[in-house]
Amino acid sequence: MTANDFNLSEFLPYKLSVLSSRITKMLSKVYGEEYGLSTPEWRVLVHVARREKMSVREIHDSVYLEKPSVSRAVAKLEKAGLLAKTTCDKDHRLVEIEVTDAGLDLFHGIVPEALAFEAALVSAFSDAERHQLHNLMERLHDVLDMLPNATRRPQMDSERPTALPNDASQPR
Amino acid sequence: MTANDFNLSEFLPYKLSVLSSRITKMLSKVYGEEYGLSTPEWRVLVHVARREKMSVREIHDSVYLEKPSVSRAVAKLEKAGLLAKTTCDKDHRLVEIEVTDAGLDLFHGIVPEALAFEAALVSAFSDAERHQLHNLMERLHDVLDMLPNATRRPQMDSERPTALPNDASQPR
DNA sequence: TGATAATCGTTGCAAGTGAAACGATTTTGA
DNA sequence: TCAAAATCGTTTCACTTGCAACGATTATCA
Repeated sequence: MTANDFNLSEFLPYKLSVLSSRITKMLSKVYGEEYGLSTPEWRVLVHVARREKMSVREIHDSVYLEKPSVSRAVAKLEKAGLLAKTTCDKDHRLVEIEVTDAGLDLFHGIVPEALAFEAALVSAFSDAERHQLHNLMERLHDVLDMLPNATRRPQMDSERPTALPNDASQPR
Repeated sequence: MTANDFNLSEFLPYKLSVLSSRITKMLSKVYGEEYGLSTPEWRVLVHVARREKMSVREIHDSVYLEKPSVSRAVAKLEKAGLLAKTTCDKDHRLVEIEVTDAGLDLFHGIVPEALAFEAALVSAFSDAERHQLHNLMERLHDVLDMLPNATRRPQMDSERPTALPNDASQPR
């Protein structure tokens, strides 16, 4: 019976989970030990840092984080002086979140380290292999999208208008 | 400045994490909603099901789970009648964990569904692409192993002697 | 216009997780 | 032989997470 041959360590969902966990754990040493950020905080900060003012929901839509996680991450980042929060004038339900100078400084310190880690990961890959990896991952997402009860997928970055790096005072 | 170009949605650790989370969430509907298992319980059950008696530490070494998670998963699975726990005669510190008939029944029901899900995931891949995916993942693990402060990697299945399938009364 | 529905961000709460500590047992080594 | 160290599985505790509910605000449309 085929069921008896089931081997967890060769099971793709498990393998992906283990690999992802190991990578996340290693990366978290960069933003965690050195900068005191949690994973949600890291994601929110780097996402907001290169954007215009954003609402919690917009971050929630763009980054793979639950709304409460975004809310709490933003609160902590604000307390740390890395983000600034204001209630929107046009719609008082919304908050406008933007990076501060201190947040941008931290961003500029942390991002090269994160990119170096990513570069180290794929250092042994050829360009073709890197492309292949991204292609295969993309196609796995496509399958998930087709499945019934498909779990939510964060918006692609290109689906939102890319804003200028934060210092510009933008007309509306 | 390169740091300003940082794009979270193209950052490999993030992409892997999102993909892995989506897949795990979909898979958990199989063993969760239908069979009432948590992820640690699912992993422990299917790992033990095709093995001889194992200790908590052996499961911890083989599966990517912390020792407390294994302990708690085993406790719940025992309470559910899916695993049996005995203190080892030779060494009273150890417990011998093995699957019960009920656990094996559940195993035989759940594994085909899990395999079907995995098959659906890679259904659009050629054999070469499947091999390529596993190869790329394996090489990412290799990089992680070389890194300083490398996080623990679970033992390969082949590094432990494969035990007989517990239910010998099932030819075919 | 006004009642209802929808949306926003936050909070409460239950469940899960990881690191450390613990008692029990075995191994080590003087 | 026996005290110290190591190992085992469990438990404790602080922390995180996801879901639902909430108050506040805005949108809908009869």
